Amino acid sequence: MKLPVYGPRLRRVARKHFGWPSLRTGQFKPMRAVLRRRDALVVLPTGAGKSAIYQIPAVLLPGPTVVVSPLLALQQDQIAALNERGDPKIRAVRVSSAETPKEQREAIEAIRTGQAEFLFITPEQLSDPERLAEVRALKPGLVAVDEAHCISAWGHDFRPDYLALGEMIKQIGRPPVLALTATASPPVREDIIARLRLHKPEIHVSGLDRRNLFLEVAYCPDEDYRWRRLTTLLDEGERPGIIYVATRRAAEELADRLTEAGYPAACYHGGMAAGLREQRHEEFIDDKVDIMVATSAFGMGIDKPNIRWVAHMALPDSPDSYFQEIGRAGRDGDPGRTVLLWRSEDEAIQRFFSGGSPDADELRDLAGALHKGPVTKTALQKETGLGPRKIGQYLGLLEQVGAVRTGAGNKLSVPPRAPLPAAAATAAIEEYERQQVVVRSRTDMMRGFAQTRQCRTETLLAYFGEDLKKPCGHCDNCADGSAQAIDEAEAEGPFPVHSRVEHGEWGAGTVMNYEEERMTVLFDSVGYKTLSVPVVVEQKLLNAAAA
DNA sequence: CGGCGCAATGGTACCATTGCGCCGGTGCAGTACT
Repeated sequence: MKLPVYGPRLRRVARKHFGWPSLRTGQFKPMRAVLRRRDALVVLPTGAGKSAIYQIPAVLLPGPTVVVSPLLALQQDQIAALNERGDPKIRAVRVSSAETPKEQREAIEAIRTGQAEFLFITPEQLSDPERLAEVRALKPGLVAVDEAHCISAWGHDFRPDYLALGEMIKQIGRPPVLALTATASPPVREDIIARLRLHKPEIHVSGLDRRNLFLEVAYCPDEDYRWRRLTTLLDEGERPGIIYVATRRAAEELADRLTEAGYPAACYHGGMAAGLREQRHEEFIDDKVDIMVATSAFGMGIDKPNIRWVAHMALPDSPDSYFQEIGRAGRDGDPGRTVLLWRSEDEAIQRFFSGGSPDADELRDLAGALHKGPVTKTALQKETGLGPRKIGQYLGLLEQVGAVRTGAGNKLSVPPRAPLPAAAATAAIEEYERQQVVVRSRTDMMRGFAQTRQCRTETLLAYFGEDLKKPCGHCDNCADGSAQAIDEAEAEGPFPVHSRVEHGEWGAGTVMNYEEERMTVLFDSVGYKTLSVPVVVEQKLLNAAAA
């Protein structure tokens, strides 16, 4: 049988319905996977045309396309872009808390009657069985999960409905699923595939080496030094740029201090009023604010081509977050600078954010309270006296061990065959500890990146499972020669990069990188570990395993 | 886990040190109000 030729059809749709003259590298292969009705996971930097990967095939496939996207503001922009052309074949609608019930009915109706193609929705909406049934009745032909790393980053505690997405997709008839993200290391990819229950997905990764970005890291022994390094950057650098900080208060204080020192800056964080956030966002996009001091809230949905630098005044929680944040610089292809100004004290806040150890008694009481019948999260909070953050963490864990599920109207209940409260609490704590080991390993890798004398890009890409083979030439360590020296001194390691190895305690893993006397191995169950090569060799800590 | 602000302590009359408690990101949706 002759394989169908998709290229011309895809290009025709791109031209006719979207007005795009051509397709970019990295777009075509995943589009073809979608047309063949294969599941796919696509890792492609923002600005490289990720949305087109589901939008163009959607026009060719029968049935509407459900787009699961995490932020309402982001959905708004994407919907506006689709509807701008006034083409009914690519019209988009959405159902969310921002629409009235009447508007929600109209949106569903527009999809049902073929007057719209794209239904934008959040996982929280789909967690309501009535909503789920409505979507199932639409017989979607494709599900696109945008910003799919949220499953891994937020699902475990912050937005637990993300974890149930795989089940929800099954419930709406299991059309092919396309997961899209700008950054995902192997553990995050695994998590996405497992949680979404992707079936033999095609994995397409491209554009990780951003050659126009100059990567720079400076260790700062104290705050004064950090401030001086920042102002030096501001004096040298063009505008606009983003400064990432760890806390809301730091965002406000640093913006004030910079403004007073003659560097007019604005701040942005999740605690600000929605209207103000929107305003600041627009001012930045329109070049009216050219220094933005922000927490990680400022990120997804910022598709601004001319950001000239991204500075970090704190160590991010993982290379995944870091890569996503620096990736916002230089999207236009012109040079961009990324400067990580870190202190070892920065790690404390990440440890705090990663969540305290759950309390067995509290977990058991919560699991018990659920047995009294379907309740809302707010009601549970009142009954147990637990804070909103703790309850989110606990419910996430209990959901993962099958002790709670979300039903109609977002009410929580106990599924059939659920473990008893005491057993659920024990299982939840085990689950927490398992996850925590991996979370810590990612923070360790972030510090490893900050401390390396090897090429920065090589180190970062090794974390993502890419082997750059030689130093990048666009980072501080390459510029001062230390990367080159290490590269040349590098003896072949005892196990090839990307080969599978076995450790007595940590089980199976993949060799990611060698640096001087150390090697990094990504273990399937405990995450990243850095080992001393001489010790590994002498004590025979690792054995080669079948791939 | 560590920084910060405030209060208590200390030796000696106002200022420095110590100790303690508190705080810290990401957003959906529903509910209660205007």
